[in-house]
Amino acid sequence: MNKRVTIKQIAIELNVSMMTVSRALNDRSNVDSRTKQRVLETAARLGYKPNYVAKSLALNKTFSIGVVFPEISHSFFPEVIKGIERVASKNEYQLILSYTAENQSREIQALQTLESKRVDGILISMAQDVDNTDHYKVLIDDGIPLTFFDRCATGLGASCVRIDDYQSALLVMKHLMGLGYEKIAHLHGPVELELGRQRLEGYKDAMKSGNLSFREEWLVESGFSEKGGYEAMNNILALRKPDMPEAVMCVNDPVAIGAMEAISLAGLKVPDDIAITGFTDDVRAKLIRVPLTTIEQPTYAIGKKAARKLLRHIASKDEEVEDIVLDTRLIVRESCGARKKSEKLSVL
Amino acid sequence: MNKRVTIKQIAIELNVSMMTVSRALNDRSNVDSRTKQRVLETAARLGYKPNYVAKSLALNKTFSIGVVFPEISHSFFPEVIKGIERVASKNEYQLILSYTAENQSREIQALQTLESKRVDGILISMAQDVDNTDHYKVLIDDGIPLTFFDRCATGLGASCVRIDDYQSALLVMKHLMGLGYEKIAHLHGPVELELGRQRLEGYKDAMKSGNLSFREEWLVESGFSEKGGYEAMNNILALRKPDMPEAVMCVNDPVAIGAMEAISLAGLKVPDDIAITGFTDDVRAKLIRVPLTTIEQPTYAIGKKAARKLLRHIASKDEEVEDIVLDTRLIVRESCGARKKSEKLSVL
DNA sequence: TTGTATGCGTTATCAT
DNA sequence: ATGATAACGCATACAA
Repeated sequence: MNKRVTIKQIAIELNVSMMTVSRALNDRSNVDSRTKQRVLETAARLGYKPNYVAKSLALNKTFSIGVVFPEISHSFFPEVIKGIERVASKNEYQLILSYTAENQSREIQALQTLESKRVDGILISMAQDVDNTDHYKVLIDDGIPLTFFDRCATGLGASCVRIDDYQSALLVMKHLMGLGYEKIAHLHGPVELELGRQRLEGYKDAMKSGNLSFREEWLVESGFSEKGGYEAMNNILALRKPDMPEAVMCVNDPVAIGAMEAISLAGLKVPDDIAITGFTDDVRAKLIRVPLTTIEQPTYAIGKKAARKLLRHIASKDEEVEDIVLDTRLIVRESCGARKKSEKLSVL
Repeated sequence: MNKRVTIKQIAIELNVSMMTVSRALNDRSNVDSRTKQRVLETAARLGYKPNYVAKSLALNKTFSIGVVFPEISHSFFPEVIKGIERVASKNEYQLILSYTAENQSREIQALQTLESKRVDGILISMAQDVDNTDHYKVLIDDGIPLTFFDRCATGLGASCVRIDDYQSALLVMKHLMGLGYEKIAHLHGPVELELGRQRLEGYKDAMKSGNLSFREEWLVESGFSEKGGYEAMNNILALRKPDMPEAVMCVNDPVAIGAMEAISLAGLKVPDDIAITGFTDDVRAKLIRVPLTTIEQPTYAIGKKAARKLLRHIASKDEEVEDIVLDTRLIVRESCGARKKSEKLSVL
């Protein structure tokens, strides 16, 4: 390994000052075009590679943004990250990824590290068990642009890109109620998260507005995983006949899939015995034996919008704080006894 | 935003030198335990956050590793990255992600940027259309530890973590031949990639060793996507009756899924009219209407092993270059007319 | 145990 | 158009 080529060496080689080399390399206007040429040639010949670490220190800017997310599920977050990456790379930003595994202490750790690495901004989707927001406040106080996506903390003065969880939940509930279901249960997400609360509120309000009688036993926390859905559903299935719901609205698709598994193992059928709905439109939703009625989210767009918003915050401290809400769509499949029988791709 | 706290300010505050502060902060032995205490307290009180950019410049080490990958498919790469992340974060390394979209020029760009950011090492899975390896050589010449995963370049003196594509292909072919199939086609990946070549060789050698007659028309390049598989399969389906294969070995699951779609649209049935095999065990493989016989790869383990190997290369320039080959397993489902009817999860 | 001088590679600022 | 100097924040090497 040869010792790394620096600006200094190019300067010596050409008998000019480091500043001239720096200017030429950065394509500044105040350099003689011939000297610029010579610098560029020499740099190429010597195999010069700019040192962004030094540059970052001098400029107090790293061209990195941190992305903090709780889960690498089968489809949602990778797709969001793809959107983020698209926007970031177009603007010559790099992504530093931090996975929190739904764990608050890992999230705190990740944010500290990102701050120390002096990222120019951070995109974050909250971990499931976050129970206070001090670690976000620290960043905001330190002037680090912070933008939430999907799972947002409110009241901190940070922008947020998300869907309308409340309205989407209403959408699901109206669909179920429209099909005549009255006894509807809800496997809900952690109420620590706004997202969990909103979907829960949508459920409750829909029940109320439909004048449907409601029981506490129909509300079970499931988390966001298949396992959580499976276990929560077993609680529901343990109810005795008149208490048994006819339909279950699940907080997301993995939970719905876990719930369907529990139902199946109990010897019951979806949708004949119990109808099920999801949320997210996981890749698997249309493929499982009884395709899942669910809410489709503009995943890729969430990533792109969040990244764009963050970049604007980075570019200007005066960028307006915004709560960006993207549209969702109800996808009716067969898990509620809908009539629709096939999707576009016949094999799937 | 308050101005950032530095070591210098702590030093002034306590009337000691910067070095004393630095030593205390880094938990060196040669500091009086009381002064260390005072430093730590003051640092906490002032809200000191170490500046890793400056630290990196001084130490010539960034504690970052670059991860370059071609695709964010539904399951494979996210899962590998999860494994990488696990090992990296345990060792206090951060991940800088670069997505190449199967594109060589983006790959070259990504590697240059990572080198300029002075990552301590790079993990890479080659883009599909890479036709020369000069950009890897540059990195290696510059002494940047480089470890390939899944899609490796050979003969460069870089370590590689992968599966045995040749043997796995043989496994698939033996299965097909064992079921009595003789006219077997292969939708193959790009031959620029070792992975594509190996699976192709496995196919050819199996045909040869089984004394099966072989036709050029049974070899169609499909790339790695559903769309590629769909189009390639249509080429096969255009063949006239005696030339039509009875089975098709696909280079991966997305291609197999695309191929099944083409078959279905042609009014034919899998496996009755044509048997299909995949490779990778995509999340969808067990869920589609005719579950797919495929090769299961130890995805998460690939990520972990690759990360560990890279970390060792970073720790010691003398770390042995290794070709690490992980085991695979044939998963028999129904796409070849196997007898097995169900999987563990009944609902799926 | 603590301090001083110097360097890491780059750019801003102020000269010339 | 070009150059000299200082600064970014931290750590190494050596001295006291």
